[in-house]
Amino acid sequence: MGDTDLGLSLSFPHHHHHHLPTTSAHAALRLNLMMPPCLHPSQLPLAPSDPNYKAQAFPCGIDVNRPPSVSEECEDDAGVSSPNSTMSTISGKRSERESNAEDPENERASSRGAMSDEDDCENSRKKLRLSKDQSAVLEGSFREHNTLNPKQKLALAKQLGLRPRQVEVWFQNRRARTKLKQTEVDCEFLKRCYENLTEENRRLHKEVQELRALKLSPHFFMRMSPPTTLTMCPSCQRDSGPSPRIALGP
DNA sequence: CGTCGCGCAATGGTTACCTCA
DNA sequence: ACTGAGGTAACCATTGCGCGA
Repeated sequence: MGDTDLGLSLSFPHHHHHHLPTTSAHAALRLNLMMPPCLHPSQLPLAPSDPNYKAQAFPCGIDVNRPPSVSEECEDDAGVSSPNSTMSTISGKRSERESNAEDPENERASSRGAMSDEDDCENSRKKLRLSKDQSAVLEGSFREHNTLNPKQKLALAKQLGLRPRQVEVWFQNRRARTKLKQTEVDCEFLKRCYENLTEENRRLHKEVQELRALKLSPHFFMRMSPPTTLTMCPSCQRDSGPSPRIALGP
């Protein structure tokens, strides 16, 4: 069950780190593990652990210029407790609708007021836009820990006037966004790696050609100075030891 | 004033783990 | 000790609403 992600996380193996305390440190660790030794930090994209990361990742934030509300108040979240669960045994899983009636901020004189609540409940899900404040609080909480235990969920829900399920969904979606962003970062990183390697490959080929040409010259071996370029790894600047053999001759 | 595209809240399905009979 | 059922909590892909362009 180890959530080690030792490989490049691009692959995003579908290991579910269940019941693991996932933290932002976890994300940072993940990024660190990915980094090959020879890349300069300045080349690296912004890490999720970077304070600026989120701002960068979600520049627009959640745009709510008006207080959201939800007019539907069908069945209450009888369960506060189990968002996801149980429904597998009950028909239609969680068909419960999240009503925000208890949230004063969410009592918008609904623009969609034309429809009756009954209609709402029956066949359409209503969507609310979280207010800026709500988003900010959730964001702050997410920054501290990107998963919630039931207690925290309840507390946050109460604080924000949302349903626990809504808080949970927000965190789920937020994690998905983070992951997507991380994938983009990983892609960018790999792209750069590829470019660097391509460039290095090109350079080495050129060098091989030059050496071949030199070899053909009569006094090559006598005049040859130490082939520093062959003993140093160009990218990481360390001795490459017995370098991979480059066949100079036929 | 439509409509189109995008962001994101919400849904449904799946899986892993835990508890208990 | 083993096993199967039920519950819980995480993940994912997808849906569809809200809203700005």
